[in-house]
Amino acid sequence: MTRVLVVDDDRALARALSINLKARGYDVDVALTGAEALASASSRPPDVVVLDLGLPDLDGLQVLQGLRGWTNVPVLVLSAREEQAEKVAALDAGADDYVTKPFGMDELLARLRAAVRRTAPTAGDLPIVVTGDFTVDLAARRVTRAGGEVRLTPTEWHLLEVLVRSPGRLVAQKQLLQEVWGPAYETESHYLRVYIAQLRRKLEPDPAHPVHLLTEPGMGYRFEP
Amino acid sequence: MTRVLVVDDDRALARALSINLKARGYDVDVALTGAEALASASSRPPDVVVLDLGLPDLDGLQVLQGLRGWTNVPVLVLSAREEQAEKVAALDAGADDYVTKPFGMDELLARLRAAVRRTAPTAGDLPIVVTGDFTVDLAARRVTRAGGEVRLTPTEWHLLEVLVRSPGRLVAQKQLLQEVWGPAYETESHYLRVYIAQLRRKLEPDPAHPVHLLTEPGMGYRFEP
DNA sequence: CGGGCTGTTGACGCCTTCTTGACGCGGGCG
DNA sequence: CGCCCGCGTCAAGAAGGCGTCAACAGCCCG
Repeated sequence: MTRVLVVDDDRALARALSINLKARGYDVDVALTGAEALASASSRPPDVVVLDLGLPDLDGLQVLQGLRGWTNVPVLVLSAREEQAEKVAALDAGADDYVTKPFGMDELLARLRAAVRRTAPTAGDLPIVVTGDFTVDLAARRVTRAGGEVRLTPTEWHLLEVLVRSPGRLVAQKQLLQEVWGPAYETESHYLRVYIAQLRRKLEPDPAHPVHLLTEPGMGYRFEP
Repeated sequence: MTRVLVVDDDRALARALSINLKARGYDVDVALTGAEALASASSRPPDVVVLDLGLPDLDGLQVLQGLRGWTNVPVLVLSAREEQAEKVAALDAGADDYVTKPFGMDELLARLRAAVRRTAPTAGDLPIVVTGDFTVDLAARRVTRAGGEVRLTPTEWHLLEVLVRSPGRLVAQKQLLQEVWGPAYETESHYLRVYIAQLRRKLEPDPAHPVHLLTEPGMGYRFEP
């Protein structure tokens, strides 16, 4: 879930924002002062910050600098002031967007989505799955075994990928066939036997007695790390 | 140098933007129509796009979608319309910022700097890639091998660049074709075979047995340092 | 105007991959 | 005890991907 840190001393506004964000499935932290904001951000790092520049203790820009010292989390600045110089200062201090009050909630949410979306590619890297006998790197599409690299055909890779994405979980034959070959092949369970056998030959230490690619007779297959 | 693509049918505004940007050291391309914009973006990929929604031929959002089909370049949208729904639509279609006309030049430039700054970490952290047989200097657009310089055609360079930017990672055929030739060439895998062969001839010690530009049959290609 | 470079397209042989069929094994069930 | 179904294995044909060579058109440059 995406975590938003709302920094605003106007309790009514903070509350309104919080309610709107939570209703849309965000996880929300609220800070009423700059100091609180910095503390909250370091103890529970947010995915995006909504920062009002008019705070009672610190200047909003100081909060921004405090954040930028250690994180690149996107910061969306709120302010009642419209002067260009103000906006330029905030943006050049590291803000990702600048919205003047009063603002429309829909627009703010859209800008927030845009800010979160931009950081998505860096945050969403795929894991590397390791077993005692081989390693699957989902992002690089590479499988290594005992130091060497294992060559997989497209179908073999696709099948392995589906299994590895649900480690320890049983994946039904229907589901495997649908995801790898398409909905029309739901019943061609023979394909599975052939390709599972090939994967075992390439990955299992003893293909006749698999320990990672297990058969659940009548149901499907399970990848065990 | 940072390249900006300005898309606006208002010649006066486009000129004003262009002058201001050039004065600040940007490299500027101007497109007066949507079609022109898409063509320019694919032939000379910009680092950031300033896109006016009111174009004579295509809807601005269509241009945005056309870009988003194959690139994540930041897009700053200009519009005379202030309605929230308009802003939300543009932002959710992939725009990174939305500025309503009339706007202050200083603010626009600050927002542009912010947009460019965000993508900086991904673009500018891999200047030189070295392998046992050749060296690729991404910043200088230069490839050297055994002391001498290797001459690459624009297409060869573009292809090599995409591969080298993901060292060790498999890059799918679709992705290569989209990034080098454009979204319309998704299926022309023959191009890949021809150009990969040319790169191997110029860069690999033994083109028949490549060690750096590897084929993953049915899936794509992989650059191995 | 001519020549070279670049990108595009076609033909062809080789090889991998996919698909399909046949067969043996083993466990559950009548 | 025998039968049947699901599973694993092997093998062979078909299809399509890949690498290579070569020809052609457009373009810039001299």
